[in-house]
Amino acid sequence: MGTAAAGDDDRMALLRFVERFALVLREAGMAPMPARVFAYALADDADRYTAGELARGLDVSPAAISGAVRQLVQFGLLVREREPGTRSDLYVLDDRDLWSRFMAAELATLQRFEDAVTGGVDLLGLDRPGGRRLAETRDFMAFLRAEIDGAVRRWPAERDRLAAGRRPASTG
Amino acid sequence: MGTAAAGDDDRMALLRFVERFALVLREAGMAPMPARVFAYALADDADRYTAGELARGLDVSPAAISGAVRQLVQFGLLVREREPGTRSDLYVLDDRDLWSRFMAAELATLQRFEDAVTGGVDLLGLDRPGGRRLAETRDFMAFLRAEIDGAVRRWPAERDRLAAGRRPASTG
DNA sequence: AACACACTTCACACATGTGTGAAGGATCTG
DNA sequence: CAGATCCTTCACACATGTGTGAAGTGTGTT
Repeated sequence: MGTAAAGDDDRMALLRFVERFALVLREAGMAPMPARVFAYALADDADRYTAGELARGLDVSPAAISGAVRQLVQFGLLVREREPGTRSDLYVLDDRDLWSRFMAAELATLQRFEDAVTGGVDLLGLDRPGGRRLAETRDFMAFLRAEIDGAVRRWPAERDRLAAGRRPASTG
Repeated sequence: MGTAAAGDDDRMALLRFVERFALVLREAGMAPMPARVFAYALADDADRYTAGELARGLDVSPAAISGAVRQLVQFGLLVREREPGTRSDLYVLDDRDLWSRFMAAELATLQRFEDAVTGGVDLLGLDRPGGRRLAETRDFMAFLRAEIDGAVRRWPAERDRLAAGRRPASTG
């Protein structure tokens, strides 16, 4: 019986973490249910889930899962797969370059930011204080976007470097 | 009369831009009214505003301004000042290193992100797939945070370089 | 061909958050 | 000291968005 109780504790601890993680994702603009599903898929051990597994794992209604996975698939964080001879879609979180793809979406947001500000610069011109402030804002956004883009491109190499540093014996 | 009509057109165009800009800021997590006030203070020509000027300029109630400026002051995007012998606070958008300060707050969010994920790594350990995914996530967040931090530090110099490039005659 | 199952869609109850209008407090003016 | 003005606070009406339960659709099973 001790084993079962420990398993329940583990699961509760996992769900608490999922809520904590999801809260941060929500602050970053993600909707509540997609945030939960994503956090759960990332933290639990499986690498592919049916909609039903997600619903039971998070203890929410299948209807809530439906909308959440659609948004996550559209966002590119989850991929829908279909095993022949089964009637359930499988949702897989392909962790290969997951965060690079995530950041690509963030960079698009930054681009929209930049576009909006550029419209303001065109409207006001550089002769007025407001226009000059907006121009500096636009320049900063462009600079930041280029820097983040570069960092995201460098990440795969950096990740491999970190992994090599942590497994110094596996060089051959 | 043509002048007055053109002024109205300009003001309407400005307010349209403010709404567009505010929408992007809201997508980035800012509340609607603070987003509008900030966008307006940035884009309009004055560099300091009373609460009443903001209310009239945006055509919203003074009550709405009150909450918005408090949040912006707390956030560090607006500074409250008091001219002696007047009964109105002045809100000034000190544009000196405005975006560096803005990004400092964003970096704090990223730090919370990292902390939440680190908690998950401690919970799950590196022997389970979920734990390993979370560990890579944590490493990415740390990497990205360091990169953005570096970029923000480089920005003042980059800004001056851009300004110098646009005014090549004003070298001495 | 009928059934069973898994997921999706839809309408609704619910919670959350937002801006307005009215009342209250503080500060300068006469 | 009375009056006026400006801002703030509070309660409310409103809109927005969220997750559940029930009905509907498609697919594999018997």
